Amino acid sequence: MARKSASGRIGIADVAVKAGVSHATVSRVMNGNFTVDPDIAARVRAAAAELKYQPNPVGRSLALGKTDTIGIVVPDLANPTFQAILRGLSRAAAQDGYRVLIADSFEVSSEESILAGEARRRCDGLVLCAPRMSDAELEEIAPSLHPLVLINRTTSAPNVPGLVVDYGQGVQDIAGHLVELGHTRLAFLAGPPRSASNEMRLKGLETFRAAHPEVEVTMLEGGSDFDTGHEAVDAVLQSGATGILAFNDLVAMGLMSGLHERGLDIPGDISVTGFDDIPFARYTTPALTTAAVPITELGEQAWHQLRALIRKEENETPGSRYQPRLEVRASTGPAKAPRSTVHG
Amino acid sequence: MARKSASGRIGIADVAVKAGVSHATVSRVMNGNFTVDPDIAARVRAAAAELKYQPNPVGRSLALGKTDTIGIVVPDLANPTFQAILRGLSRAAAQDGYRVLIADSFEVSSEESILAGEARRRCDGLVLCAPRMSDAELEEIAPSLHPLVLINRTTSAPNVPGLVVDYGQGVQDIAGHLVELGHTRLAFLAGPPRSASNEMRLKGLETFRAAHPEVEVTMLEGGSDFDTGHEAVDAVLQSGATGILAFNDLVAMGLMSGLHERGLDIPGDISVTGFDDIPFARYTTPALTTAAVPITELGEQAWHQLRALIRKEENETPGSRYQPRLEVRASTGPAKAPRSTVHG
DNA sequence: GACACGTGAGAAAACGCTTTCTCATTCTTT
DNA sequence: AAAGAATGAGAAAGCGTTTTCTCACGTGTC
Repeated sequence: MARKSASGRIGIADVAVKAGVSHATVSRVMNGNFTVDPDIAARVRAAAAELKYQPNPVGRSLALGKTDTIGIVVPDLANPTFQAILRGLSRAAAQDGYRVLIADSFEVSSEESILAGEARRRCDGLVLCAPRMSDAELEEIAPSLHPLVLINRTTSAPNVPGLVVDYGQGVQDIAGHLVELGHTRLAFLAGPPRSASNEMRLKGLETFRAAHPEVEVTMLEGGSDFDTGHEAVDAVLQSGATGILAFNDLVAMGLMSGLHERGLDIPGDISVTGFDDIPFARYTTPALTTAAVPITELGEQAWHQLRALIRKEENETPGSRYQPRLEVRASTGPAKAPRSTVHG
Repeated sequence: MARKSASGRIGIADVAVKAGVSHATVSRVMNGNFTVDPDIAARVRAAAAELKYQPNPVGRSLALGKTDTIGIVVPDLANPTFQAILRGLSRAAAQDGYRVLIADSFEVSSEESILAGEARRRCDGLVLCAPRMSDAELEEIAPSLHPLVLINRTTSAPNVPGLVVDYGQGVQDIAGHLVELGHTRLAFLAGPPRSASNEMRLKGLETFRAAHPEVEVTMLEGGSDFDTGHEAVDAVLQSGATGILAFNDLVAMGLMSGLHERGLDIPGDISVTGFDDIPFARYTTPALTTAAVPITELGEQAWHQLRALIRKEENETPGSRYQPRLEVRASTGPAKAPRSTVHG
């Protein structure tokens, strides 16, 4: 009879009893070890099937020293970028039989390293998206998190590949596109101050400024979401710029929404660009000119790098750099005759 | 000296040696058991801190019979609805110290029950979003998945709460709104054929039809994403309807995009409605009239229900029903003089 | 027909932790 | 001052697997 073990769940012991063999033999059969007599193996399999036995993964994990699970730490699960990374990661990992444990830090970066540590201990490896964590802290915790893959960051700790999007090049491409359209007054609606990707954008803009001294580039404070863009309308108009580089698509959409409310025409009066090319970018009105980042692929690659690390293929952990692709849509157009600043 | 255990990681044994006590005592201290002499406890804590000891969660899980992790099965991580559920679930669970393991079934419903079983075995409970799974299959696997919470479904298996959005009422509200605006010819752009939530919508429309025999309601085949909506333009126009109920916001956005391309004015020529009120719905042009579903809250409630089950508070597992709230925006307007069908 | 050898399965250890059981010590109590 | 109660820590038994170790049995060889 299906004798339940104490826990109430069917365990390897129950199968062993039913098949009249030892635990060890059941384990061997379940793991495809061929040093078992075919007759006995069949008996074991029959018993397992009849009892609907399913090995307990926790026991397995303890014995094998691996969990077949990886973790991902994201600062905000509501952000389409991290959703896309998660999606790519999850899909790729699933193909190799791995699952994904998520840890949302909700932007509280003080908790990030603790969270990362906890997640890591439950998993075989970790993907870390922590754009606001200081370099020092990152470098300090990185070794204890190995195998570890970084998104949009790098660190000097050894064997920690970083998958980074070349945001610097991306903003230069966008700025160049606006200049080609005749814009000479641009404004950058910046992202969160400490964000690593924001700093890359700023560096890119510096390079751009150096190459185009004739173009005026105003820096405006911002953030990373809809509301940020929406609230920035006044600042944008006051800047007198005719070409606006928003930190990302979300901000751009918020900004466009605000500009529409003011009765302005895009791109007639003002051109707006985003960054990321989230799925909705092509469906805004007007469709948003942006820099497309192969973000789902990034998640996929994160898994491949992590897998190499888990398998101890330590030969190469190069990290990689992704080039955004300029996606020209309807939100950018020729500059009108230069507008003057709203006041002064 | 920090004697490494065989595995290379610092274990309870290392701390025990360093503090000159037994494993048991270290465990007691780490778990806040107060039957330990304060001096010894301090010594243990010091040793643990110096060694940076962190208990291995797998060992802990095995001993305690719980993982402090819950699983969620979703059919498609790219769908904003499931992203929102995941977000609400993750946040609520995190507040109680639980983590979330995700299992994306990628719409292959044949794998869903296996996936669910695997996820469940690694976790203390499961949230299942499986809109296309047959009732029979669901009922069969439900007991083995307990503690289990269902999203947008119910089952007759005992103690399986289902959190369901009243899509039927929602479409009736939307249809009613369109009729008030003077529309007499409506079309429903349906969702995936076997989807549970689609069926709820269809039922709601039946009720509506019965109450409004004067209104013509055309049923059109569809799906659940952008492209579905975009591709449905011809069918929609051929139907001659002036008020379109799209399966959800995504479909509505795709449809609006397609209608714009045809040069039609929304809502001047045709009114379009969505469902769900995803974050982007208010930023489309025109802003989308839709039925708002408190979907993040649904994820949150899923955790609360699951938590009650995990804690064996089996007193009540009621499930709950959520009423969508009609959100009238700019994509719906008064019906023009009845249009005739494009052909015939 | 004995001896080495290979094969296959059980016993037991290991994984890292929690917790019960047990016992030595100290504190009460009369 | 002696007996009983209370306290605190170590030994050991789990939790459910995998895997090494060990040994019995059957086969092949000379």
